[in-house]
Amino acid sequence: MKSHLTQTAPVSDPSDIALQALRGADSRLTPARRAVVEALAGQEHLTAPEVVEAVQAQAPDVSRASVYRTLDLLTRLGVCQVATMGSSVVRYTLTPTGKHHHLICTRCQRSFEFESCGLSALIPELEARTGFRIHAHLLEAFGLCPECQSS
Amino acid sequence: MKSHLTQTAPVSDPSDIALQALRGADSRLTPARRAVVEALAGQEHLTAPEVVEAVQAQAPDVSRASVYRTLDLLTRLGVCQVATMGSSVVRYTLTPTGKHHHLICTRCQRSFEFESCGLSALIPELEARTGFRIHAHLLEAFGLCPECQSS
DNA sequence: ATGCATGCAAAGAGTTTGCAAGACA
DNA sequence: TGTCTTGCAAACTCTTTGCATGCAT
Repeated sequence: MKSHLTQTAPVSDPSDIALQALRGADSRLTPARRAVVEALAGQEHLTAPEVVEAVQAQAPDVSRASVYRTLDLLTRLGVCQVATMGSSVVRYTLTPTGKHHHLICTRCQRSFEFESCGLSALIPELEARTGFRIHAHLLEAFGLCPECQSS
Repeated sequence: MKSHLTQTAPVSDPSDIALQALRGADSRLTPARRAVVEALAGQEHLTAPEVVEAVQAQAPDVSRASVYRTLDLLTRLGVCQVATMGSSVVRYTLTPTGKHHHLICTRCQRSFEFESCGLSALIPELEARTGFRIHAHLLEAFGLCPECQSS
């Protein structure tokens, strides 16, 4: 899933961006933080406990507390986004572009991602109307998938 | 904030719709459930513990477990939506229209709601492209509010 | 060298569950 | 009446915290 790119990861690699963000002022790039980023890069939509598990599978010495602290940090830095996909469970995903789009079937619970749907075109208008400067968004659409519509 | 409408609640009242949904097949309208709906109608974006508190302030005999069970039910029925507004905390809101739009300042953390931004026009295109039949959506936009842009 | 970050382990929250009793339709 | 729901309370799981130590810059 991670692709067959060269070893020199492209600048657009989600984890690269996340790692860069962690090098900022008042923030240090540590092994624990690197492990969390790697876990998130390996799989999207992980819950916090799932990240803990994934991290400790690779680096058993990283504590749960550090995972939680890092997830918070990444989210504050804007390189990681939180989404629930309609359930009450929070899931984390690296979002280098700041965009995140889900389509969730409310019957079979399967979820899909899709690329921007023209929403970008609406952002400027929203900025003009509200005075906000928008740099990220999450769109979750709920409905019935083709298969569930049949039955 | 709740507006100056007549006392005869309009059919579009969020809590009316929620109560109707609870009358469906395999579902009963009980005092506990009614209390949860009233709590949600009284205030948007409540966390589960906040709903518990609000419910028990009015109906001390309703158990925490029933609140959790009802929040789950309302969410499954589609009359209540979950949103995190960028944090890792899940919040519940009655959403009779199935639409939910947030604008969150990533600096001061204040959040605002806004009416549909033309997104509805994009839904048909998304349905055509994916085969889904979409009946609800959540859009959360993150950025800097006018005041935080200044400083 | 100097803060920032970590691990530990315990405390604190939040959520779920099984079951007998009760209530809605 | 037959189910669906409830309250209780315990069990669980998830998160947070304080503090001494270690480490990135």
